[in-house]
Amino acid sequence: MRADVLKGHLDLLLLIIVEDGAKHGYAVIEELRRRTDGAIDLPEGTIYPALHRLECAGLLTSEWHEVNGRRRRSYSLTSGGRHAAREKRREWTAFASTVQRVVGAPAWPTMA
Amino acid sequence: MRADVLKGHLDLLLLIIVEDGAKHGYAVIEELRRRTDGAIDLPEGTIYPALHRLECAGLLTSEWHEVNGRRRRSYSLTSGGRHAAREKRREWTAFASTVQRVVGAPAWPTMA
DNA sequence: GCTTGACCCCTAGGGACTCTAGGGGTAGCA
DNA sequence: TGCTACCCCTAGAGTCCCTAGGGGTCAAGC
Repeated sequence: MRADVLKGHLDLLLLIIVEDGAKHGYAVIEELRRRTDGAIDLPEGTIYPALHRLECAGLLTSEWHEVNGRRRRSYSLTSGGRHAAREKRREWTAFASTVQRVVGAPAWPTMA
Repeated sequence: MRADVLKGHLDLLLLIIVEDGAKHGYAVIEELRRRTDGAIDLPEGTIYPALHRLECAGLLTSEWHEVNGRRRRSYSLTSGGRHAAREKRREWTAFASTVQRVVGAPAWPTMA
């Protein structure tokens, strides 16, 4: 899946992933890939700037750690980030059901 | 709903709307507003360039009509457009269920 | 010892898309 | 006459993501 289609929804995804526990950028990519069976496989050049953006916006904080001689920047949610995650989840639900209404597919995708 | 969040999905919406019968730009806006109870209310500056883009891409064709002294550019699907509509519908379904999986909301929003 | 691949961080530049903010016009009604 | 609904359009800006590079460490294989 091309991430173009994610436009405007990447923040939601990142907040959700980090909501489940602090993660560094590379781990976020892996977790996204894992949870979607590879359907969402974002390049680093997408993730890192996005994380920086969310930190600038005050939704994430970061801490540098040293693990096995490798430096990692670990991100976690701020309280504002927690709030934003809830808010964006709501927005997503509204958005998806609205589009679904227009598309008019029979009920919701029975993805078994 | 801000259309920012629509990024990448506007084409789907337009194709779907026109799929139900030829429409001019203004009518597309109204139909989108009607079908979503005002949730999707796009400015003309979004719709017209998008329709032109889809026409350039060969997915729509247009014809000028004169109705009550007002000129209208009426758009309808080409065969490529019909195919694209089906394709984009599929893409949307895949996208939405994938994001839904990450978001992990309880089942699908029971919008009755 | 060297290479390769996994792990880990980053930025610059470009392209695609939508919005804002204007431009134009006709018809009908107060 | 002025306002509103109807109807079309473009330029410029902003946002977001991608491509394509740049760093670096560590472990395993040759």
